[in-house]
Amino acid sequence: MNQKIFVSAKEVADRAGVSRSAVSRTFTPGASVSEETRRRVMEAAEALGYHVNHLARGLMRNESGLVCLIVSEMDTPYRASLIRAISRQLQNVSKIAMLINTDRSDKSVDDALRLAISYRADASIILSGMPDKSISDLCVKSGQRLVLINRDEEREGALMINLHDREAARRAFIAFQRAGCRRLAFANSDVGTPSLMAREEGFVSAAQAAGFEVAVERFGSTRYQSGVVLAQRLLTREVRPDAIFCANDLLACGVMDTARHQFRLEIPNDLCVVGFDDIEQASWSSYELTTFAQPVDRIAEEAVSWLAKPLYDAGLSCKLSAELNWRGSVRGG
Amino acid sequence: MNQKIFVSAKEVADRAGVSRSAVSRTFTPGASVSEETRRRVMEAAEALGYHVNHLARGLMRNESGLVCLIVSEMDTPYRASLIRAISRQLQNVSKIAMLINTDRSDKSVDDALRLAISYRADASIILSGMPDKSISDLCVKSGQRLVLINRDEEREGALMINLHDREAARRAFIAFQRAGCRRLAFANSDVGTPSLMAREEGFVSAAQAAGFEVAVERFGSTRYQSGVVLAQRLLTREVRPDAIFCANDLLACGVMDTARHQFRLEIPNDLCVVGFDDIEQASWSSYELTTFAQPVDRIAEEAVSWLAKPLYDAGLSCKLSAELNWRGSVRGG
DNA sequence: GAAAACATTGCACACGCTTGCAATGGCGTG
DNA sequence: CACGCCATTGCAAGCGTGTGCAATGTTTTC
Repeated sequence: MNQKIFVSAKEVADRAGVSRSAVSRTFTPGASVSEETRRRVMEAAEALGYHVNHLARGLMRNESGLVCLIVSEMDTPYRASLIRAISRQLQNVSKIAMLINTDRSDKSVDDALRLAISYRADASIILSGMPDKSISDLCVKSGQRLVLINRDEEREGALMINLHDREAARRAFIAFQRAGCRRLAFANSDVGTPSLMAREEGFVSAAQAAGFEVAVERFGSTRYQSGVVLAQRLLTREVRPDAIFCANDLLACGVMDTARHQFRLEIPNDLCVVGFDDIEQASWSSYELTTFAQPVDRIAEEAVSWLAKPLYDAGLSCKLSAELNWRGSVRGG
Repeated sequence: MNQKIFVSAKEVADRAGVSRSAVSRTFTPGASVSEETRRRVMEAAEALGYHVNHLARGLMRNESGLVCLIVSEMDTPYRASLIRAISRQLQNVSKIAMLINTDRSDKSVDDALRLAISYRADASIILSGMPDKSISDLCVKSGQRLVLINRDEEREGALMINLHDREAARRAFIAFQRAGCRRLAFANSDVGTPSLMAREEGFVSAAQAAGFEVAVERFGSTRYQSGVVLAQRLLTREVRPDAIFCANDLLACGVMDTARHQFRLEIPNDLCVVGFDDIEQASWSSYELTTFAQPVDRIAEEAVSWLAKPLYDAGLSCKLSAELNWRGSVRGG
């Protein structure tokens, strides 16, 4: 398309009066170059504005330095902070994040993965959706790393990072119990992601084990507006809940706002709420939401450090726990 | 590092019984291939899991398809939604976003731009900070496109997308005036980004032109916590403001929460608030924030479509206006 | 002082792709 | 049948690197 004219190693070599190899070696850590040549090369490079062509280098080294981040709804607070954490970690190890937007369809995840292959990405990190087995197998077979975050379903050779969702959900129940809540509810989206379902099941089963019923409602996406609808449904039930565990914080915000402004309930007096993710808004004084913190930095660290390690025989599974952040949305913290 | 073994065009060619060129042409739109060969090539490619190597293609075509997004604090709602909009638009034209995190330092922006050059990115889009002139000149001279969003300072050959900040600020003043507010204030961060300063100056000068003084306070970043501090400072002044225009929505959220919960003020009765950006939280019922909407989709469209156009002689300047979204935080909408 | 070890350097090939060029063969026209 | 046109195809050069190998010059060792 538009002519690009970048300066190449040859030009630098000519100007510095050395061979092209010398230039290449100057920019290759650990290669053998005399102090004198290096100086002259650097000088010429500086003057000409030379930068090693990472495309060509990637071609030779068979290592592009690119890592593909596959994610939907990336403007959501939790996703955004995870993306940030990961891309930072990647930069620390001199890799760089390629961002691919998907919609919820698994087809679009497949396409994203194909793109990752085309760019010979060193790895792909999947935050949303689930690729077809055939295509993810191709990735692994080709030597591309695969990381699945909160994706539960298994993929051979991939690193799976998950949280102890059920365990957290059980603790949510305990929190409600200590607060003296008796009419429990769970607010979920209806997208049915494994981790969301695990939270639901964990909560319900913990409650049932203690002899409590749970009013479960599922609707829409995991965004604020769905929380509004969920609150309307739950709070107009014959037995009005006095405790709602929300599948994530955005839902919780919608639930809290609706409970307060539409149903005139006081939190935590009339209603206790617990969320999941610990997005920034959870700490805002309008919410003071008690919630489980996703260890985003830890997740990012775990993912990126695995990329540097030599590949073990098979895929790894990494289970992290979510810490409960006590705030004002539950009585008696 | 780890051996990657991707299948190459040669292997596909061998299997299909054609030349390497035929394979290449099959995957090059508009190239001359017979229906029969194309079929055979596609069949072989499918069977082997072949994907064109974009690194090599980029090397030949001198067009990588990569576009570098340079941004700090990308977990912030406005930034996140802008990144999403841009990366989507890019995908529409078969380009792909590389994400680079910077801190506030201009040095880190320089490094990011160097990286963009190394990867022979087709373009760089800068959302935060400002690169050194020498390095941005190198980009332009090398034929790499440069887009500056809300960056005011000029760079030759770059596309600059800005909002009519002063104009918007003037309208904020008018809104307050119509609401009968008399003690005006402006809450700003102290990072001093041109667009933020333009909002401040526009507001102050519009007010002064009508005979009003404005209490200006600057502190910290553009995040919620700074809004908290700003509210504390402004609302403890001898003349307590009855209207605060905030440089962005996050500040506004902090201001509103603090006004309500710490100072027991009612919004909009005791205090009117206007923000900027129209992040999702602005529409949440805890805030109902009247705010200027950044036309993120429009910005993304403008930026990406410019990348497709042939390069005109010089840099372009694109000024968009921010629409005022009336909600409940100002009396008498 | 001779031999051996070592550091440095250039050559040339490889990486996987695109594309200009020429060769091939099929086809319609006169 | 001769001719020219056209679609298709393969050859080979080139994109900007990294790196093994051999050659060169320098230092160390005995």
